[in-house]
Amino acid sequence: MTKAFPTIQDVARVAKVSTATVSRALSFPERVSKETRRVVIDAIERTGYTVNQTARNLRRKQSGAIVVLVPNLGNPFFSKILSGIEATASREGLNVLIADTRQPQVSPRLIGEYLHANRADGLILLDGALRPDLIPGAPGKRPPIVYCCEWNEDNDLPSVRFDNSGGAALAVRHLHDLGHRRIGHILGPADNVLTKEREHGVRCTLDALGLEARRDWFFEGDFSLAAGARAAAQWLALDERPTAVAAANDEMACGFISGLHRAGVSVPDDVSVVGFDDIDIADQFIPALTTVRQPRSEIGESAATALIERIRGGGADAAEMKTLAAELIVRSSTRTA
Amino acid sequence: MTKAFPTIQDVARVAKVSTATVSRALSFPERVSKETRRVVIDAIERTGYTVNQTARNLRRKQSGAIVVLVPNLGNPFFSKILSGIEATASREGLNVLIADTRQPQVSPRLIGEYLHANRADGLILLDGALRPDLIPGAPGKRPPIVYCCEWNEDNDLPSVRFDNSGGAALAVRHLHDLGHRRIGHILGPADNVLTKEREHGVRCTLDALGLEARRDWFFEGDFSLAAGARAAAQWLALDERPTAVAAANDEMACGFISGLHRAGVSVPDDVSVVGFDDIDIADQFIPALTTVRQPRSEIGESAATALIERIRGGGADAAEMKTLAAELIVRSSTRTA
DNA sequence: GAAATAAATGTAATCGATTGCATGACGCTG
DNA sequence: CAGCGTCATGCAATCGATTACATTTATTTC
Repeated sequence: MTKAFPTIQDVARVAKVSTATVSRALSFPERVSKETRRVVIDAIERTGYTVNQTARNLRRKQSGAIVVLVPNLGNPFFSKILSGIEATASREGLNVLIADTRQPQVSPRLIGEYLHANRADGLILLDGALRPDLIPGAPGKRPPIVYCCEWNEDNDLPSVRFDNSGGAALAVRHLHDLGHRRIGHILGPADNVLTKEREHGVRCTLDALGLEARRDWFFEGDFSLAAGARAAAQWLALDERPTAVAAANDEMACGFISGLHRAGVSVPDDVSVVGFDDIDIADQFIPALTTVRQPRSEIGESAATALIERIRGGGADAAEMKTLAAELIVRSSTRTA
Repeated sequence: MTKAFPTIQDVARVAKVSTATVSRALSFPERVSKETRRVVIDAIERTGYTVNQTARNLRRKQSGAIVVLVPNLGNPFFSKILSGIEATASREGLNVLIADTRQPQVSPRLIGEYLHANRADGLILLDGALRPDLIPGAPGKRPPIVYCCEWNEDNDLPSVRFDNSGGAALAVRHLHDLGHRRIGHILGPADNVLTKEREHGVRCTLDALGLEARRDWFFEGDFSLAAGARAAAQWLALDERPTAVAAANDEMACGFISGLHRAGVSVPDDVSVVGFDDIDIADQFIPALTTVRQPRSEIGESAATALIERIRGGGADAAEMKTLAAELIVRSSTRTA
């Protein structure tokens, strides 16, 4: 019944101009006369025309989309970041394609395909374990890439990140200010850059404050609630216990508090706990969690902006790094020693 | 230095065949001779060729992508669903484009553009407030659309949903089984279909059990933690209080428990609370939340599968509805009256 | 008022893959 | 061995927009 979608030819016919003029009226309005512009716009409305992005992209040798590779889409930590990326990208007229890198079918080959210039104009990596510099293909023609939150120490691709060690320092200093002298730490997954940075921040600060970094007060974890609960079990088993614990993220802090609670240990009366991230629930957890806030939506925006700059600006893949400050949010999970 | 990406022409030249043959070797391997196939594959490897999706899509009049419209990307509830959609779509070789419908720049017009057949092959709506049937354009040529989780009562587009009223019934029956006879409910946002379904399930079950549905025991909410806290304040102000409350989602349940906790009221000792959704934190909340679990990853997969069927199967936009069962997870926020 | 310059528009090639149609090679049948 | 069907392959049109270049028209300058 209804015809296929109207094309630029249809608009040209209705407006009685050439397709070139229609195209220009859309892409460079100042290049056509006022009168023509009016006629064309009118014709577009009459026909209900919308540009065929595929054709445009083919001709312009671009894709109008950026790809975001996320290590685990199911993790709420990433959704806020994604939201920031999406907001910025769509404001700039770019589509956002997402792919979960932990899906088995996402091989290096597939990532290589995403890198194909006509598939995506740029790439944001939320997964520091990914090494695009190792992907074969024409490296000279690789579209811009920006790491966001995580990064990889083995290459110098641009990245936007939080001040993780600074945030960890804030947490430790806060505990110190409250009078705590025996401070522990729950670590993230071993191979993660964030884990390293946060641990580094904790250790340096302990050192700077002249406090001991005891081996058995550094609990292994993996950013999960369950890891926090395991850390609680370990804490309970200690002879000499730290009076305060800084967790490398909020989930583990919550799991830790939960685990202690079940054993009849109260936070903050018996132990102070500070988290990291300021996830939604932190505010409503019992007790409300003192934590290090990272502006997640902002970092997404920032990464998208950096990527778009590189896309529009052309070459200049100079390594560059932007660090966003973290902020300590004091709530009820910490108190004076 | 490095040339632009190799095209099908380059492969053809290296393999000493025509581009048509290369194309066929890729799309219909059985249509070329074994020998040619070998030569072509060899040439593809030597040149490092990958197909230009843009060109392919232009010719094939498809986009190779589906669009997911999410009401609020920052909401972790959606990320698991998205994850399921993404997994299925990428298994089928489709890209996933996301857009946040609550972003101001996402107008009906933009949604119309997504509907353009060459932009996306299909659409998954996580936002029931959206009415694609109202979008002008060629309705006959509209790509397939599937609602996921939410839906709109004013049209009969296919949808995949949870059994919300059934889940609510489970919650209420559970409370009844524990001996509770005074049962309240915290509602979601007023205009939401899920709110209605869940409330409906609660009311019907109360009715079936011969319990009273008291007006002042139905607290208004909006799915947020803060709304739960507000409900707590209202609960505290009541003369006659319900001994158990079913919340329309977990966030509100947590906010409610938190709010009560601050006022010195204990869950489950003083009130039993059951949530809805089984978000990650539910398990580690204090007390661990009894809730109605919805298989979120599954529903995403299911919606993606339904959409892909419609895309591949062609027309047949027959209204169809798939309902996934919910499951009650009993933890520690409920106990005998 | 003629020449030079600028502005507006049209013509047609192009982006890279797909595919309808044509062709040639081969084998089979009567 | 003429006639026909099958299979593999090539030629060239096509998808819909963009844009270099050409052409026409309007404006400025001396």
